[in-house]
Amino acid sequence: MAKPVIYWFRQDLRTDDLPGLNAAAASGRPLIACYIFDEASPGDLATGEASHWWLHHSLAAHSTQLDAHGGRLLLLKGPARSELVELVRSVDAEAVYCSRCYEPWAAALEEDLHATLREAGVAFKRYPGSLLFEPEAIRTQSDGPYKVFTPFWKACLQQAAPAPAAPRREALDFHADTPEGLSLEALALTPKNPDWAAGWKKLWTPGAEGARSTLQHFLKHSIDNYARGRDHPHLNATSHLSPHLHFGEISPRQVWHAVHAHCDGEPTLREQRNKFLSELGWREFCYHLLHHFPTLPEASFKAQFEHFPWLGDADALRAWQRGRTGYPIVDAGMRELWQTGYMHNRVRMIVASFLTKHLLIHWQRGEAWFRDTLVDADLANNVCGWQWVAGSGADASPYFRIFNPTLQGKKFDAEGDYVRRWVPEIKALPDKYIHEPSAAPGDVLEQAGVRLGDTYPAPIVEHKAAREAALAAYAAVKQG
DNA sequence: TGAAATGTTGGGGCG
DNA sequence: ACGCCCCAACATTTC
Repeated sequence: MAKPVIYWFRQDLRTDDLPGLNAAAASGRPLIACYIFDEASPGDLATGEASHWWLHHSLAAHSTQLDAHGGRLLLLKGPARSELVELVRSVDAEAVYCSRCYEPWAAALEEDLHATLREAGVAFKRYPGSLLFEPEAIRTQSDGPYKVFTPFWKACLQQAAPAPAAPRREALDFHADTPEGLSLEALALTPKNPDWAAGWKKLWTPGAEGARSTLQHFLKHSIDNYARGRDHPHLNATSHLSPHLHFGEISPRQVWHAVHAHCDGEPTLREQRNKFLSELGWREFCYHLLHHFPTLPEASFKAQFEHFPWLGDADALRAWQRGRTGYPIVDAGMRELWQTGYMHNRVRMIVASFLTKHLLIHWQRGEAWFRDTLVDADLANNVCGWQWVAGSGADASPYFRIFNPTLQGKKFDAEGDYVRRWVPEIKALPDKYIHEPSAAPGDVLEQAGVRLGDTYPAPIVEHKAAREAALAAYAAVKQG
């Protein structure tokens, strides 16, 4: 009987447009499809429970999809290196195929497996599929990595357009003698006692089919006003593709081509299309940066920020995490995150600016919280985004750009719809004060049933003083 | 993919 | 009529 080959699913839980899977199928060998739930290898950079909830349902959907192809998904749990080596031995595999990952720990794991398996005479084959452009393909004229987004994305767009998504393979030949492995339940990815994610299945549909319908919904309803709408959180005009992209349920290449197919030939959609594709570009930029600068999760990209005088106020961090800062737009965002595993992008910038600049808390505390609570928790995007906001990153927001949370609320949530949804205890306040309860006259507060410091927190910091303290801290660092 | 401070201009009230 | 002041409104600079 022919030796099997293993396809090791990682952050690529789909069967369409998957070069590695196509290559494995083309080998002519019977296929064993496996997924290894590995909390050990990422070390301190592991994703949290919200992301695990998504993974559970994505794996369920993926299993179903593989069933439809006549196969099944072997589930394992443990350090990927030892689990994979043991699997190769036990089934006498000829080769292991996978899609490349870009987290520093994952890249190191690939190197290790390549060497370890070669010694055993087993090929370890790694394919692209999760990015539009491989990091090695985008270099500056002096052959270095780009550190500024605009020239980076320009260089990407000058490359040959990403190849059309590979057609779905109709037939996958699965190995008859696949080990039993673990049940999905045995991975214990979903919360119990309490099941805080009980309502999430109404919000999200993990899996390739959900990814496809999310994309179609976005193209049908939101892309025509994306450039402006994306900044107004109550409009929900963003794509909501981030978790689907993170888990590889849809490839950026599939998204790229679907967006072009929808928009090209309609001149009025050109600006919207380019704006959205540039957001895919930011994802590329973050992945490439993390590849070229693997210390990005631990260290500031700009060295002088290593000496920044961060504060460690545990009470302030707690108030931020739980949405009790007294700034409605910040609290609304943090509660949306806690309750749904997601936060609108505009609001992510506002809450991140607030943590790092108003509270002077290290961006890593915020990054860790997002990584634990977001269903789309993605190391590259998360670390890159936090360093960008903090001012310590590549092509970062300048240090003096400090969002005024009240003004941001008034500008992007003018009617207060977003705030009222997530901070219901102040919803009776008139629009004029919905982003600034502390400025409301006593009788207005009373009539709205708001008692500051009781039913809703008074601001934990005063904006003007916090802004000046942040500028002073940054000035001290700047002088080095 | 900011906000605040500072500078400039021009209309209108007023003595 | 004229100069003066005030202060929006807008532009520029600074953080």
